[in-house]
Amino acid sequence: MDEQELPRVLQQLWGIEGRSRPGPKPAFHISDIGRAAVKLADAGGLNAVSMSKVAAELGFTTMSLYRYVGAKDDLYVVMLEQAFGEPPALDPTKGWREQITAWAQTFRDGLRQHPWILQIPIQEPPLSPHQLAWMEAGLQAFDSTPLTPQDRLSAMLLVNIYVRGTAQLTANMLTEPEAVQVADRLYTERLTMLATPDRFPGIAATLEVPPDEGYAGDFDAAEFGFGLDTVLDGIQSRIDRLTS
Amino acid sequence: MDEQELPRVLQQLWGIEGRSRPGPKPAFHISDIGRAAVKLADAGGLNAVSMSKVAAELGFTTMSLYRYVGAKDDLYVVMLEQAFGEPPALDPTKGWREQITAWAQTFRDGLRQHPWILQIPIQEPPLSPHQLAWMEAGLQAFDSTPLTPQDRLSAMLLVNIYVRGTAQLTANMLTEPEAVQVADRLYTERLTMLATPDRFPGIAATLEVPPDEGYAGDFDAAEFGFGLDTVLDGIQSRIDRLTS
DNA sequence: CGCACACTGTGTGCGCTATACACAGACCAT
DNA sequence: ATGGTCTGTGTATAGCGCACACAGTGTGCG
Repeated sequence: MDEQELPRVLQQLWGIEGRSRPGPKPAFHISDIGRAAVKLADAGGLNAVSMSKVAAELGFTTMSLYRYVGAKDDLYVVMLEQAFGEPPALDPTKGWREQITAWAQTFRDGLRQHPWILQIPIQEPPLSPHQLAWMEAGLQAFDSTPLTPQDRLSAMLLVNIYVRGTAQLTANMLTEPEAVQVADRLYTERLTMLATPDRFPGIAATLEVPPDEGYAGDFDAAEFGFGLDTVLDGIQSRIDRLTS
Repeated sequence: MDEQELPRVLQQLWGIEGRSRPGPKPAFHISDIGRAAVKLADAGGLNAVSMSKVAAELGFTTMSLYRYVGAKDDLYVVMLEQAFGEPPALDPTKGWREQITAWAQTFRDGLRQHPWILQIPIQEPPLSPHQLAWMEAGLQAFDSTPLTPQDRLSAMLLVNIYVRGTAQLTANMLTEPEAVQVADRLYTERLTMLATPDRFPGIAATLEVPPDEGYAGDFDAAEFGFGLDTVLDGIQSRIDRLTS
């Protein structure tokens, strides 16, 4: 009930401003910090983001940031809020499957654009505006289904987890496709060397099938859709069990 | 082909020892470092693990560790190897579903015992012995299915991702169950406050159903199994499509 | 209207981190 | 025996998050 309980960062993100108070006006908004931090992270990964670098980007001193965020973790919250942006607008006339697929695709695109998101240690469940908006959008994809609210939550989380998980497999934070190819070939070579058929027959079988394309390492769009379909098939069968 | 290409840490983990050389004998093995680091991480989370603390735990100086691991990332590799241990022995006479469920359960137990695993930034695909053994065990669960090796890999990865993802939701690295309960109640309160039914009807619906049990926050065993079944249903339907 | 005080951004400094580098001693192949 | 190489150590550096004290700013209240 008590709104004061909300951490200050969340208050600011939700626009619950304490009205005019004595003292100098803040020189910028918390979202400016987020923008600068995201810019740095996009360019150089998450460890290119430090309080001093973000401050320098804004033209301020390091310590001034602490007037806006209580700690580094708060900065991460703001960065996530900034990076995610608004969720896609889903077409409620389409089927649930098409809607959640679009949602998942957009989510995936976001993670590819900001791979550092996956490096952020998750400390708390999401409470910021855009994060909740994404949750809401994902839940609404199931509006036309007979699933209970809890089932919808589980289904949405399942898709969420899938997207994050596959992105994590692919995100070596190597943005140049050449580097990815080299890393993949190197990995296949080493795996071939170590996973001998006698001790690791299953892995070896995976390796030997297409001798030249090999383990396609990079989890490309087709593979992503294929796995997603498997997940959605599972949700479908749960729906089927309800309607029968 | 060239075994020398393997990073030194992996060479040591695989027991590919360089034969006897001049100079003093190493005082300990790389696995001792792993053991000490895991002990620290279990006690105080991943940021309780630093080179100096691990060294102190072993009774050596900080810099001595760098004779064994090239950098901090190598330490993570050793820690993972140590923490995972041998995969469970699966009963090949059971069905694939039962086998992969047991695999997933053991994996989940491991993550609950070592929550810091989820905080380790994944830089490279797995190549260490235990990691490959876990992969192999997961693949072999599908031995009795008509799935292709690539499909088995996808299915195993899917289950792997699911376990990791759900563990991440639950792992606030709060080990005391009381703290988890408090955090959950606080989260539900805040969510109720912020996710108003007009703007977030889907989320609100999730919250209002069991007014006293609420969003059960903690992803308990039953919920885990329920979601896992959904994933397995998806795999099952892929199998069905092959056999029809 | 003016003053008090809360709030702003700044500067200094501490303890910690990873790790580069030089060095003294230990040991094995020769 | 001895040369060369590996061991663990000591010292040093650049960077990090953040605590704290401070000077100035501007608003609400008297």
